[in-house]
Amino acid sequence: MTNSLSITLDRTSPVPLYFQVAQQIEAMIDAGTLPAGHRLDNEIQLADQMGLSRPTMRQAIQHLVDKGLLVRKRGVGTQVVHSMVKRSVELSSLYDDLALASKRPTTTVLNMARVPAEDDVAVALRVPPGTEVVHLQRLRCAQGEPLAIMHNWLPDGLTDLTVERLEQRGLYEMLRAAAVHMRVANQRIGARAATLAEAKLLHERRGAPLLTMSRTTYDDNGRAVEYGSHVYRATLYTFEIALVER
Amino acid sequence: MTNSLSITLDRTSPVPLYFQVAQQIEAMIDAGTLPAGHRLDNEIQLADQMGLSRPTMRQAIQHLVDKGLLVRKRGVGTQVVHSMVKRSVELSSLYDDLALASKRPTTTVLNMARVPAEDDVAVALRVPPGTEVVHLQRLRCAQGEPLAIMHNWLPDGLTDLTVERLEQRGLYEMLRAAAVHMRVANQRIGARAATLAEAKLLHERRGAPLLTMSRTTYDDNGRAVEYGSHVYRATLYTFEIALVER
DNA sequence: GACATCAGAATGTCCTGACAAAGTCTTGAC
DNA sequence: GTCAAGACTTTGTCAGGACATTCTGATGTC
Repeated sequence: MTNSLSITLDRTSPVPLYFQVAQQIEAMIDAGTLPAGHRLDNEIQLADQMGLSRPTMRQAIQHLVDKGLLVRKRGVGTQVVHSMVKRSVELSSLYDDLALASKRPTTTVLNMARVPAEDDVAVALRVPPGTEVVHLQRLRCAQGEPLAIMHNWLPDGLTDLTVERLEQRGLYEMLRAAAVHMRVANQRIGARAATLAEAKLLHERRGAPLLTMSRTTYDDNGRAVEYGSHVYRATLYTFEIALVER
Repeated sequence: MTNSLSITLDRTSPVPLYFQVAQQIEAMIDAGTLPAGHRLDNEIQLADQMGLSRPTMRQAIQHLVDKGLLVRKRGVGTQVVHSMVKRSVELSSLYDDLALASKRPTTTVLNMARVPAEDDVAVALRVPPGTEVVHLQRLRCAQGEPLAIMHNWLPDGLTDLTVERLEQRGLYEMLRAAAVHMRVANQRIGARAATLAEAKLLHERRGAPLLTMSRTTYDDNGRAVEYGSHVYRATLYTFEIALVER
């Protein structure tokens, strides 16, 4: 039961020790080496086994608790969560998600232009109405089938967008490459019926149910760096969210 | 700029010190005493001001960073997040959410029975197919308008459900009162068209877009304690989610 | 046999101390 | 005037220790 974890630490690495530990434990959970319900040794023993202090070991465990992979109970111990919880929705883009799931995502840029901000966009980006912003409209496909229509608005001058790179990399990767540090986002998920134009693009019938998601993303200065308003084919896409009570 | 926070600590209280600090800072942010963008003193000064150690002060700040209220940058400092981010989706029920928003929620129990678990329910609750489980069907209204049809399945013997209390309190409050410690949940949000029966109950037309949410909730032993499959009127309900990059 | 009490085990909280890394700003050289 | 190097500030990481709180299980009593 109290399996001594085989974890190797590299103290010369710039990667924090607690993170090295967390990553390797996560890998073992994914691989099934640590099955659901498995009880870990107590923090002090674990720390001793790896030659770490208890706070560092705690930090590693806490990281995985926050991720929803482990559960701690005072007086009892730490257990691997008994569920195949999907990774929680993270600050990632649809492109990243699809690429990870190896769904062969492709993107077509339908529109890219500088436009004056409409009221809703201006509110979301916290700029005066009418300010010039960059507007993007893209069609995202997975495995050849159209999946989503994506509208994005960005403050002007944030980064140089090119059609080629957008189609090859996705918006979020471009922003990250431009040293934009996205920190918090506010998502709203809803549903509505497809308009005729949307239906044509998505190979659906008019009135077909679509999943809608609008999101405003802020960087670490609190500046809004992106506002997106997307629709997804409900038959092909769902959002998965893991919730952890702390 | 570097405003000395007026925070009172009660060291005799069972409430952890870091939590007392976090709560009071949060209250000041909500009240506007700490406006968006305000820079806090550095951790060491704050800790000194309150007579705390730096780790405790850090824990308080970290708590608020996780909640998306503060942002830290190494070499720079800690700032109040510059956005009116809604509180993130938490392990709460629709009833709680509505009650909080004072939307006068009402519930009608349409069905309550012990039934053998169908395959999908059995998988979600991790019981053998055919096991007796409690099934609930409820209609949730807000301000007199029908809002959602909710199907729930619970393992048998978890708690004594009564129609009256379900209609007055909501399922989650009953579970909490029965000492069920809900810890993690797995949500899936999608959309589909309303069936005829659903349309009638919800005062919508057949084929109208509905928001769907299915959720499995686990307690701190990893046992599945509830599986729910709900549909919401897309015109009346959306999910709000706040994401914080750590 | 059922229930209360107590010891043990594990995490939760809090402390002090130290060094590393990253960002900002000033200083200085060219 | 511009750019780079270095000082300074601030958070990030890590160590080791102490006591509190909570849960489990065993012990003992009625």
